[in-house]
Amino acid sequence: MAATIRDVALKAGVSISTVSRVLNDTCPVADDKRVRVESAAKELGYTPNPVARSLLSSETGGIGIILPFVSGEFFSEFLNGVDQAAQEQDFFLLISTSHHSSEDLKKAMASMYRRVDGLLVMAPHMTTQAVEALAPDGLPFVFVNTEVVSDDAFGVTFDNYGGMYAMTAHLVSKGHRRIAFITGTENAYDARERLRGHLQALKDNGIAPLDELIFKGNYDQRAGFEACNRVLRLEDRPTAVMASNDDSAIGVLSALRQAGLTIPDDMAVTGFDDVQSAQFATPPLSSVHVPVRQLGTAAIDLLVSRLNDVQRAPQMRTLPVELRIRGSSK
Amino acid sequence: MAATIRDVALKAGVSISTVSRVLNDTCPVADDKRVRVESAAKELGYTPNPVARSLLSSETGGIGIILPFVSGEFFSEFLNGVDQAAQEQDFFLLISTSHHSSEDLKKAMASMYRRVDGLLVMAPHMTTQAVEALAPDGLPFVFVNTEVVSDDAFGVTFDNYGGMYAMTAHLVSKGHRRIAFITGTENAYDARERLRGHLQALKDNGIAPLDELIFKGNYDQRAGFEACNRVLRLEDRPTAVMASNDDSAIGVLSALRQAGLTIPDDMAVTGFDDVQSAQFATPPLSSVHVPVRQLGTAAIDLLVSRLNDVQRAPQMRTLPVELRIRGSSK
DNA sequence: AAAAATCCTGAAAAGGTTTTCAGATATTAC
DNA sequence: GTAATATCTGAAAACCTTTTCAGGATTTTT
Repeated sequence: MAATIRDVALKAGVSISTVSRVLNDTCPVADDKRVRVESAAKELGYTPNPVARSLLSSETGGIGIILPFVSGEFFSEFLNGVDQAAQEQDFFLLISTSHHSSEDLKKAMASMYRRVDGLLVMAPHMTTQAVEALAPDGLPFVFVNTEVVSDDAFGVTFDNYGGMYAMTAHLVSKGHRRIAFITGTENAYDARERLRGHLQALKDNGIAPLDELIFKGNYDQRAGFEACNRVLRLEDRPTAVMASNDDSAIGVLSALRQAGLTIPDDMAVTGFDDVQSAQFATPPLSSVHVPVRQLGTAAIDLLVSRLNDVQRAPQMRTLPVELRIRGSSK
Repeated sequence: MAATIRDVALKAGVSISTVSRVLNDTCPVADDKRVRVESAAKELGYTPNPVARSLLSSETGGIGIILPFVSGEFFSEFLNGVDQAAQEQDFFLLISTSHHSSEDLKKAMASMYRRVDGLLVMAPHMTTQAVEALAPDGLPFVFVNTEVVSDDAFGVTFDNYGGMYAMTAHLVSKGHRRIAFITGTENAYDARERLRGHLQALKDNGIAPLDELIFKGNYDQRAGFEACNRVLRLEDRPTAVMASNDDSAIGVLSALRQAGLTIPDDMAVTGFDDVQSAQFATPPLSSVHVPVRQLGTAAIDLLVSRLNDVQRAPQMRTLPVELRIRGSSK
């Protein structure tokens, strides 16, 4: 059995209060007792039981992360940022993924209740309000990449709309007029925003958006591949395909190459996210660079600052994105 | 403040013991009290405090996952499997990544002590014994993809050696004699095993391994790209490049294409892992399929069975891999 | 030298649950 | 009708800390 504070007290010949005081350095203690306690603790290999601690303080030192799913490079990179920031701030991380229905989400949040001090939630299929309604109360939130409807939410997101707007404008400036667009996951906030940016850019450039040029996707490579094959069956073939993320775009590249088309001459292609694969695609993929890792660190930092200061004013932060034009759309 | 068991007892007009008995269905309770307790609990929205529970039982319902780093599709997929299995078994997940030094690892394990019931450790740079030596005792382990030295370890791995052996044999059977090999992360268990499989297959086919054909990599795309450029500077150019994983192989494809070579005619290329990107590379990448998701579920299942049965005999499980030959090496 | 202040220390309560123990009530057996 | 059993219930201990409270010892002030 692991040593308890009582064992240390016994060995050092002092009361448990004194042990606690020495270990937490919370009150002055006579030097001789201090050293006796310290050596006793060391000899016994004593570590305070975090469970007992948090029963008393009702703080846990943990942060929960709730994600809709994890796939591809985007999430690895995001988790990287989250974990780094959490370690720096001395929080441990609980993680739970694959929440699509609000039932799932509710269950996940309930299972984290009192095991964490706060929650990082990515719920692209819901609004911040809807999520908060499901949560056990008193649990502070920070939202990532989630639609905000109230004005008192904490969150970090990035400029989905502006990024796709800029990329569309780029293609138009290269002379493209007939542009196919492959959407992301249906009903997802970021996917909607990206589509909205695209459509607005078309309009602002005097191009009428056409339904027949919008193709359903779901952010993965296979979906991009299949959607692109549908694009190629159009009578009047577009000169460019915009995918809603890099994974889809890689599927698009694959389909185009199989069809014997050259990129970007026969067809320009663009992605979104700028994961590492975009740079090493053939040809290198034009994409919208998203600071994914920073998205993770910023979210943790915001949550921690909220935990440390209950008065902290709500903040919605939108990280800027950046066009990275490469060979696939030159 | 959230309701406690005392509030429920008060409201139902019974003792807290009775409430506990009703909620855990642990002893017979008179029907009238039972319904009173149930409705009181419901009205107050009572949920037992898991902290208080685990202080008493010293069980947490949690599993810790310790990873060296997370990057690329491999880890997303692995986490997917882990999370799914954990949810099915009603465990929550603590995660901690980026542990390279044993100091890091020790700290991570210490911070999980008593917050989890068991640990899933992926430590390709260490042996199972070395990890166990750093751990607070009494914490059950399951190792993933880690070198085993003792015969009482629990773990799941996959056939790194055999996969690369088979892939090398495949290339030899296609007539390749001069094959460049790009290694994975230095000193990592899986990287060493893959190299070993490659070298053994060469020997078994009467080909002498050459040092000049082994190039240092680290599993990422850029490393593959750069290593491939070094390959291309060889006077006597190889006819094939084997990368230690798919990410590196994608970097290789990119470098070869930039150099104007056609694949597989000028140069065959192979990967390892068979992540989704392998299928959608151009040309589609020959790879060794690893059941990554299953790796995650198998590890959790093994750990849970160990937690449920202290007598459980140690088990090292090696999942089979499978050659997937595609256009890059035909 | 007495009073006041300072410093250190231990006992005990608190946090929320589960479980043991023993008591009370109701039921069965003779 | 009494004794023995079965059934249900509550009080209290236990899990391991931190923190409050009050007491004792020492030092400082007058």
